[in-house]
Amino acid sequence: METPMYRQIAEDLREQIESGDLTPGEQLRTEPELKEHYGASRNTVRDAIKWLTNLGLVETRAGQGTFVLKKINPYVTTLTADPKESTTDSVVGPDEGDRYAPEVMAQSRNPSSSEPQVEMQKANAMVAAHLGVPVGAQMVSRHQRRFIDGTPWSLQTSFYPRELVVRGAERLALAENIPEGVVRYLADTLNLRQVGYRDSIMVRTPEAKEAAIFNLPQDGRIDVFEIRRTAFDQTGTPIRLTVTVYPTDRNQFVLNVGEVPPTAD
Amino acid sequence: METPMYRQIAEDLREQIESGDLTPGEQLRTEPELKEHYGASRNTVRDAIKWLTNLGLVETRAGQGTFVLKKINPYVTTLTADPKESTTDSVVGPDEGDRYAPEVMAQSRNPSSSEPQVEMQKANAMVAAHLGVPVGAQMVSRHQRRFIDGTPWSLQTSFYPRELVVRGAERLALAENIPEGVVRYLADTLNLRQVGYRDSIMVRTPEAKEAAIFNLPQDGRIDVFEIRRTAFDQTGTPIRLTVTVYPTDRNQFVLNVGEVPPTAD
DNA sequence: AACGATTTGTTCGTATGTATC
DNA sequence: TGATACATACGAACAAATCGT
Repeated sequence: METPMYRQIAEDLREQIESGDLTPGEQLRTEPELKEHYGASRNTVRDAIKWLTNLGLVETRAGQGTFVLKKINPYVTTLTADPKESTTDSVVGPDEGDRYAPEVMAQSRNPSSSEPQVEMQKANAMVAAHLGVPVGAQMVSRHQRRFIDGTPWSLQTSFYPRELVVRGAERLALAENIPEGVVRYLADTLNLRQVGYRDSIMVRTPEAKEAAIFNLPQDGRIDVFEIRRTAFDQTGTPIRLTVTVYPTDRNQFVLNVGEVPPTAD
Repeated sequence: METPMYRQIAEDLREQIESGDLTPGEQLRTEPELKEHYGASRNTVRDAIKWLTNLGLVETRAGQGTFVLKKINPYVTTLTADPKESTTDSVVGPDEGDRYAPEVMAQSRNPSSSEPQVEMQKANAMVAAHLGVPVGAQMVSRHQRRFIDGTPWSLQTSFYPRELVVRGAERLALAENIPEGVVRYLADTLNLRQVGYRDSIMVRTPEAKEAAIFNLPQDGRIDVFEIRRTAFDQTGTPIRLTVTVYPTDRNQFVLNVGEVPPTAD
């Protein structure tokens, strides 16, 4: 047996999709029809459809049928600071605090975000490694969900050493927004200036909870970006770790290095 | 029927894996054994295993069994330029040309790369949009495969307007390496200085050919990063588009903005 | 090199459940 | 409510890959 039959059927359907013979959003023939057409059993047809599903080409809906997936218009997030927005004193990422809102609106989309959920936590190994604190150190975690046009877009959790609160940044520990942004707030209250940050970008399978929030299929078909931003003050000390999770199917990222002309679009 | 049986079986196995009861690399019980243990049919057991496979937790090997996946030690690529390496004249990404080799070796790994495959091509819509040239414009494409410790790591294709060759950068069109790096070469021959670049990062399902090169499963279980770098000269004109593809399961990316202390590790 | 035992992969048939219109 | 669609589950048989003898 050279190529299994379900792969041949999948390949045939794939070509119909990629050639544009089947257009995005269009419904495929039903399983009984395909079974008839290819002279295979229904289970074999289903195996072919499952294959296409894993490739991200089609989607099945119980009671309705199988449909060619539409490509999502991705939302673009810039990871590097806008030179015009940064001073020699501080460097602020464009997607930080409430500062992401202008970029969202610039793409003709409508941003919103949940109230921050603030907790006291002990640093786990990951947080400890990024912030250079011992495992178990007391941290303030601030968690927020962001939406674009009503659909869940990102989950963000920031970790700050609790020491910052003790030293006077008390609003960090309150479950309310800091409208001017945390970077500004820390500069004003503690003279802690964020002079740079390091982002680490990776991809992983979403946890069940994340999949539920983002309305992703539970089977791990769609992955998420995890971006960890470690921010540093003027002494080179890490002051913050922000972990943000974005579904890979509707997001992309941009970074600018050196002199770069503004985007045409 | 609340939760389907195959999901319950998958959940039970998942807990065994995440609790460390089943350790990475360890073999699961065989399908007949699981069938016996859970009192389900073999097909139902197989559905459970398929679910775990999609979640990236296990891997099946024909004739051998099902195994808990080991986490791969990811390879880290820096996307921003090292300030010490950049002059006011030109900005060079750390992963460009042969310059990626030092970073690879710094992680105690052994880099190698294939001879470049050079072609004359017409610009497709994607290339045209990034470089601001008309669709169908004549381009030089230079394609290369890179390996780390012998395993395929990235596929890179750069597009240059053929005009650059006409103006004197003849080595661009030759199927041989440019050891000093293309950025340097273009600066020397045409006084074209790369003063900045823009990277765009997205994730997609690999094409069949890419999956074969990277030894990824053909079923789209593992996605790839696609990073598009548009480089600009001192007049703000795009001079190059480089598209690099990396498997998401063994790569991560880092970018530094502002003043950032060197990594401890 | 050959063979058999074991393990997963493919394909069929069938029945019933659940979602949608 | 009925008809139609996909989802779940069982049983069975053979194919193909792997490993040890």
